[in-house]
Amino acid sequence: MNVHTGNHDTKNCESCQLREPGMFCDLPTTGMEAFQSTKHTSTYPAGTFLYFEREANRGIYVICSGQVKLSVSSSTGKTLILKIAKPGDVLGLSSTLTDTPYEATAEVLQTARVTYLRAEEFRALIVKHPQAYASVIRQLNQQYESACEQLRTLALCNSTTEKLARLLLRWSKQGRQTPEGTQFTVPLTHEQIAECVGATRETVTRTLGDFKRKRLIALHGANMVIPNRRALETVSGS
Amino acid sequence: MNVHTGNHDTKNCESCQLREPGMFCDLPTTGMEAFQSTKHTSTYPAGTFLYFEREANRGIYVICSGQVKLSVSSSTGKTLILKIAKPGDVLGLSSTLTDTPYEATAEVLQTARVTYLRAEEFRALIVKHPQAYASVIRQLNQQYESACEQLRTLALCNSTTEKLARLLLRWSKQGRQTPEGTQFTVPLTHEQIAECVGATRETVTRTLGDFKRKRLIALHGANMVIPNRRALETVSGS
DNA sequence: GCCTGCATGTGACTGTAATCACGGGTACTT
DNA sequence: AAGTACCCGTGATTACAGTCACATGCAGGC
Repeated sequence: MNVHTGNHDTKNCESCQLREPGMFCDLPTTGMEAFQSTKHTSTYPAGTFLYFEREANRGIYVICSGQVKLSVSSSTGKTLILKIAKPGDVLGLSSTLTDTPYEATAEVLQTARVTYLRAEEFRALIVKHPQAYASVIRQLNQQYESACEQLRTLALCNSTTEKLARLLLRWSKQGRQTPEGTQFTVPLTHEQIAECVGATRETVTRTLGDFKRKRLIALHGANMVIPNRRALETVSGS
Repeated sequence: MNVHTGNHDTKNCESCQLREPGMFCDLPTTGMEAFQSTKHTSTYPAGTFLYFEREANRGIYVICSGQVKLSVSSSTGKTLILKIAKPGDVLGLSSTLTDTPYEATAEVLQTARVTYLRAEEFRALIVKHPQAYASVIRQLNQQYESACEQLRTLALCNSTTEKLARLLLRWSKQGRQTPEGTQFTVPLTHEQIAECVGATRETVTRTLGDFKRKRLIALHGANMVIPNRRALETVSGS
């Protein structure tokens, strides 16, 4: 539970500026210069937190590299993972726009370079450079659609089997095609996968075991291969 | 399953223009005139549909009066109600911005006056009048936060009892205070309430019965009274 | 009146997944 | 090497809610 403030770094963060569909790429030169002069880029090691749920908003965080886990928790300790944020994702956007507390907790999973922009500076920037609105809307839209997809998985699937199959299919979309099938890496423990689909660690272990036995997936460490997407789609119920 | 196209009506729809926090209220006079000249306002009776999930996007719908149910369904017939849209809400915004199929199905619950704006006209309008961006962002934000709240209810609550208590508390926020407690109307059947919290009709009936027996709620027709919010918050687990 | 349709109430049974408990594996520390 | 801390795998038990079935109540239409 250590909050790491990160090492501030005024050097340019190339991947932040150029990543697509990233934030601020719609800015004209003058806007980009303003952005460059106000942002702070830092490196956060795994296990550190960018912010916590319900904490007062400070500003937005743009991920340059690494992975950040976004989750919400109940008072009883139950946790739901909303998203594994990747480079190009903007965190805290919604709460910064409305100046409300952070919706979720952001924990670094893999050492991450993150650009931070203070709330007032961010708001001033987009007011001054309305071209940035397009990026803001794009990001908000992505977040909304992602939330809808998770709602569908959680509420419309009848069994944990279906939910898990759906989740794997969703993840596999960012994977690469190989002769053996779609391949991608799952940087999460069974416990964390369970927190993505609203199940327990044990049922995830059992269900993944089932999938392996039925040759729906193959696992080599954190590397997962789906030999036949169609087969997995069938058990996912669509 | 009858799709009602509505009776087009070029008269002004006062509640559309003035409702807060509504769409287009940030428009300057010239923008408002453009909006007035391109929109179409119609009346849709209960049971008709504005659009269906996965249907190609046509444009946005702004609710002037009445109530519209937004839901998603699975191939197995299971349904999740995302929202009961009220006057001032904008439907189809996200998919119109990205020009993707409608995310949900919009069914009229109570006879509704609805303003429709074609996708191209809407996009042209906001490009020409960037002041409208503020409204768009406000609406998207509301939708995102609403989805997050529903995710929390579905995934973090342990029992249907907790989910239902949470739902009633959420609804009661738009209710009015009376000497007997917080009062509001529930225009949904048990079946539909079940579709809000991912449960079945029978468990909703039983759980509501429990709540009545424990004097956590009182029902007179569609009128619900929560005499003691604190008590209901306790069973909701927060 | 009666009939039909729909919402609600309730009982009995069943099944999926949560819970509890424990053993084995790997990695990193001292 | 011993010790600690996680992960992962798996069995036994339990319970919550889904499913099926049927009774009741209530509104509208004829």
